[in-house]
Amino acid sequence: MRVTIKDVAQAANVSVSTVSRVLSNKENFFASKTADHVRKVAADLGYQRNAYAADLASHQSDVLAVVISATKSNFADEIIAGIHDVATKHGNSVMILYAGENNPTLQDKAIKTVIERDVMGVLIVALELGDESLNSLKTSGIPHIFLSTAAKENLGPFIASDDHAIGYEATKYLIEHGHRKIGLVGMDEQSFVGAQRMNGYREAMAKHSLSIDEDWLVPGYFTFEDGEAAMQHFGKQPAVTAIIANSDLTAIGVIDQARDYGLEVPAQLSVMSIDGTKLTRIFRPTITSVTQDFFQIGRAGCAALLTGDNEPIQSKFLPIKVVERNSTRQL
Amino acid sequence: MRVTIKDVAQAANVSVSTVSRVLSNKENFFASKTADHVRKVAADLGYQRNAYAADLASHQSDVLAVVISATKSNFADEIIAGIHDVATKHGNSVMILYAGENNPTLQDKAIKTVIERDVMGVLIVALELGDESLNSLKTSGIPHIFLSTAAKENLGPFIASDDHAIGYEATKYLIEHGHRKIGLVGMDEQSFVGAQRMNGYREAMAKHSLSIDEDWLVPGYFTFEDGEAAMQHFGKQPAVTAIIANSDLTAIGVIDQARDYGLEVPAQLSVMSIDGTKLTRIFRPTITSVTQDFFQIGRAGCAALLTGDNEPIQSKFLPIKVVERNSTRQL
DNA sequence: TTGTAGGCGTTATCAT
DNA sequence: ATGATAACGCCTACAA
Repeated sequence: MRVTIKDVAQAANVSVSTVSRVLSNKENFFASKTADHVRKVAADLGYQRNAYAADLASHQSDVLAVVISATKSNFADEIIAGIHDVATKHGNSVMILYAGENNPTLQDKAIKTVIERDVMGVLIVALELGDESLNSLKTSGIPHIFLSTAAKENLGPFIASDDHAIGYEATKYLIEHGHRKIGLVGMDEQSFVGAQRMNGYREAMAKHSLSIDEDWLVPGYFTFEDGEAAMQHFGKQPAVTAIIANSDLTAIGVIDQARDYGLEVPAQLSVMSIDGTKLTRIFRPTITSVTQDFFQIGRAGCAALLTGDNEPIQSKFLPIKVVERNSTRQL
Repeated sequence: MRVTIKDVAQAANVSVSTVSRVLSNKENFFASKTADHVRKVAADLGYQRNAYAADLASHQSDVLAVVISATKSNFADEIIAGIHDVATKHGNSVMILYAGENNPTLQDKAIKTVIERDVMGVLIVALELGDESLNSLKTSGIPHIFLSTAAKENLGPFIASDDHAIGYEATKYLIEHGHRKIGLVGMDEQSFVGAQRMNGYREAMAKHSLSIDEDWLVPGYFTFEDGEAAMQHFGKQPAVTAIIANSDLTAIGVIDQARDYGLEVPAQLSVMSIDGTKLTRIFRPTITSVTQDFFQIGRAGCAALLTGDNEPIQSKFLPIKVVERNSTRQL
């Protein structure tokens, strides 16, 4: 049996309340002398507090939960780093739960776990929650925020990049560099993110009076393989002069496949990615990207949850920027 | 206030015990008719169980904790995937805690959290725990296992690859392909992993009667930057014909820097990596590697913790293999 | 400044 | 098959 607050109290010849107060540092509610004594006894006995019991009694936990898709898009790390950055400063614990991807069962399980443990807040990262999960989360009353998934009105507060702007800026950049036939790879009209990016693309093209051949749009997801497959779709003599890929990994898939076709990037084909994670810098050619500030998204999301005030959390977009590297060229 | 088991009992006109039994599926201890009724009432009321209270009362949690270094080596994902694979099959929840890297404060905090929550088991991934953390973990009596960090005898049970063998096999592969002057990049004699790999290297060299110039050994860590820096150390006319890098990322750093020097890989320099994650397949040239089976390490580690028997966990090495790709060549 | 006692939501033990 | 009731370990009025 583990040593409890009671054991400590006994050994220190004080009451449990005193021990409790000392150990949870309720300043000004005990004499520093007794405090020292109690702390020593506790240490000697190897006392470890039971967080469950404490949370149960006090109705407040100090853990933030991050629910994240298992997707192999690599930006999650940066978001998590941002979350930790502010969480540790506030003395909060962070626990991460994987929810698979587009796997309602796993999502439900993760959300359920989170609710059952009555965490103080939930950060949902890069995940479009199913209705059921979303509902239980809402009715639970636990503060939560979506990160990197701006979404339909009623979803809840989010911090993300503006996916419409992402699609628009990428397209605009390429147009300004002389491209007229621009492919879009990996976007998925079904997902909110994908649809928004496509809209941005369409808007930029229209604004410059460029028409779109629907054959330039190759749907998919965020993976390397989606990039490869899309490039295979375009073939050895692509109808486009530039391609926007839905993630860094997807861009790499495109480039690798292009190279296998004997096409040089960017000499014969410009490729641009969305995300701008470290991959874009270590891969050769380095990859021009629409860069999102994932670290700040993590920080901001965590901060939003941690500001004590009970005001509803404000959704917001964080700035994006186009970073020019070596995978695109002026036509 | 959340709806509790008590509310359900009242609404359903039964006792709390009955509700508890039904809701936790203690088969054969209730009539299926009442069960249906209770379940319906619970659902109607939007009841959510409080895991803390349950764990507190029953003295058993169903959560496994993964304590992981924040290191940007990318194999962690695969280990975590493996862990989840078996955890979900057993119906266990998994929570992940980051512990920074070589950051005793964060480590302590993570371990403390884990102990306070009295999880059913702890998986420590790619982390060499400080003495203090290690001790509290040990005295807590919580089952734990080290993954991907085989270590000094008394550390505790582990599942990992044999780092000595890794160093040995990589070196042997290169020697058999005609290399005599082989560089070692990113190993750190202070860390157990690094030391083991270096020993393997030394043994393979000795076995083939090859002498080592200590200048070929460039210490470091697992990062991309370590690879770049090491290659800068070797310069434009490297004294070695092949380099073994401590991680895939480090290998990429080496290759990128070599390319910046105008050196072609593998024509003028062979580069081999340790890990064999997906990076080795998407990068060009694809990278020859000593491949570890991280997914299986995760699976095996989780399984070891979950087998109910109280026998001490057996440490073991999982097989590694050399996978030939395009970053090395026969001399 | 310290102690007493009740309660947090659940499970477990013992009756019935 | 079901119901009381006592834990579980801690926190927090309230009293002293």
